Amino acid sequence: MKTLRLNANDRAALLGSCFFEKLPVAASNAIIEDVVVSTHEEHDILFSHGEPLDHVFVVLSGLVRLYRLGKDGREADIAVFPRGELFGESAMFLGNRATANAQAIDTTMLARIDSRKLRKLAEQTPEIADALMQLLCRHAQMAEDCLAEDRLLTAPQRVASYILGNCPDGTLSFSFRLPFQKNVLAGKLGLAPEALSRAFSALRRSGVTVRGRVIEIHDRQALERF
Amino acid sequence: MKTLRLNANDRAALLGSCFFEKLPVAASNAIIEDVVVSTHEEHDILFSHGEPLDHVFVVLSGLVRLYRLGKDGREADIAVFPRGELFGESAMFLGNRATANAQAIDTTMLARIDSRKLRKLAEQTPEIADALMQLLCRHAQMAEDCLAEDRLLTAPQRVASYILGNCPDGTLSFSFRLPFQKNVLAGKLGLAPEALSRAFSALRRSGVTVRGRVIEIHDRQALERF
DNA sequence: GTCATAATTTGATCGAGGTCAACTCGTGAG
DNA sequence: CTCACGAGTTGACCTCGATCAAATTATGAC
Repeated sequence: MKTLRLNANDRAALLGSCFFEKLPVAASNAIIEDVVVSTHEEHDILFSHGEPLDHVFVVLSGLVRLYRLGKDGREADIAVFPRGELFGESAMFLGNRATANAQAIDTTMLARIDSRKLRKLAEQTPEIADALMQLLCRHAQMAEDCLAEDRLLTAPQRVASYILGNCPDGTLSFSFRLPFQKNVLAGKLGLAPEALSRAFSALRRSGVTVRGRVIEIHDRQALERF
Repeated sequence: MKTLRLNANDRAALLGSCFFEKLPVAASNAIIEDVVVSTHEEHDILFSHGEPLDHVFVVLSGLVRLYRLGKDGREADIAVFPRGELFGESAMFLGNRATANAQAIDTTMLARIDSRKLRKLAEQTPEIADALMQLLCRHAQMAEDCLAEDRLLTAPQRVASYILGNCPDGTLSFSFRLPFQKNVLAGKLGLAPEALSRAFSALRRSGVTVRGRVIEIHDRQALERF
């Protein structure tokens, strides 16, 4: 891991991210003031469950996986964060200890925000507090969505749901590129890679074509009914 | 559903709850000011997914279940809230629409807090914002814990984990009473009632005795190893 | 292009847990 | 006391998805 100062490019990435975009400029600048940037290789561990943690992170580029470990060493993904996402915020409110493990899935650049400082700023600036609350809510929702999907849907249905989540509302047919390896998607959906593969081939019958990372949908309706 | 004003008794229950206990008195009073109380019978629906919702709730007595519906009508529990818990807060930050269904599991009394007002107070009072953020974090953690347990543990292991979560740290043997029907516990753990029953009988071999709602643990270690 | 390696798919097998049906038990109404 | 009902348990069966092994297809290094 190498750490650097924030350059103009990173700065733009940071300010364009979902957390910052709605904040007043002054508030953003206050937060960003002494942010540092760290770079990580694929597979690098960013932090481990239970470890002291006094930053929150924003993904400037690359991809980060949040997961828990079972007693037997098996891993369960909690979330995957693409460019622009803020993560690690729960430690800030729960004793400054990581509540999960985080790993770079790819060559990744992170902005590190001092969590004590962010918390202090949130106290002084209602807009920041509000943005944080919205973020926390979104993350809670993501986890609840996952939980409900795990419990209610079969593997092909979860994959269909994921695809539809990436498909704009109006269209009937549509195509997009997976933002990561199938490997990672499998983890995110709580499936073994083999199960994901089989799910895709089950969906082929409902008009889904998979060529490498490119997914094509020919009949949105059929997918919704699945 | 009948609605009433807050009496002295309710007031005490409310102020003793986890959300309020750390707040300064002035802040609590401001929030409570025009709270109303509603009473509900077992099985009453409190709100439904997607419905407009402009209150947050505190359980004064009874029990509330938060769940999502599958396309086929099956239900997946997200959380169960006992007396003293605040819930329904995510609607406040996500367009004032319920993000799940809520049902009384028992005869239940709720305090209803106007969410617009609470949000406004949070803007003016850092302590309230902070308490809200902690609450949101805790709820996010609960969901993530559930998700990880669902993915990493078998049914008997999840039950063991639940029991251990109700068992003080030091003790070797211990006994407690389930705060609700096994039915409800099964839902909370994402199990069919039959599976819960079988899980209990699997744990019998590790020193767990079940008589009605009373659970007895004779060997904490064995349970942890399970 | 050619090879080595990693990613993905396919096949075969197995176990966890859901579902349905039957049975037991405890509890409250009368 | 007796009955009826609902909660909980047990048995039988079956489906989904995990796992292991093997085949196949990218992908990058050279």
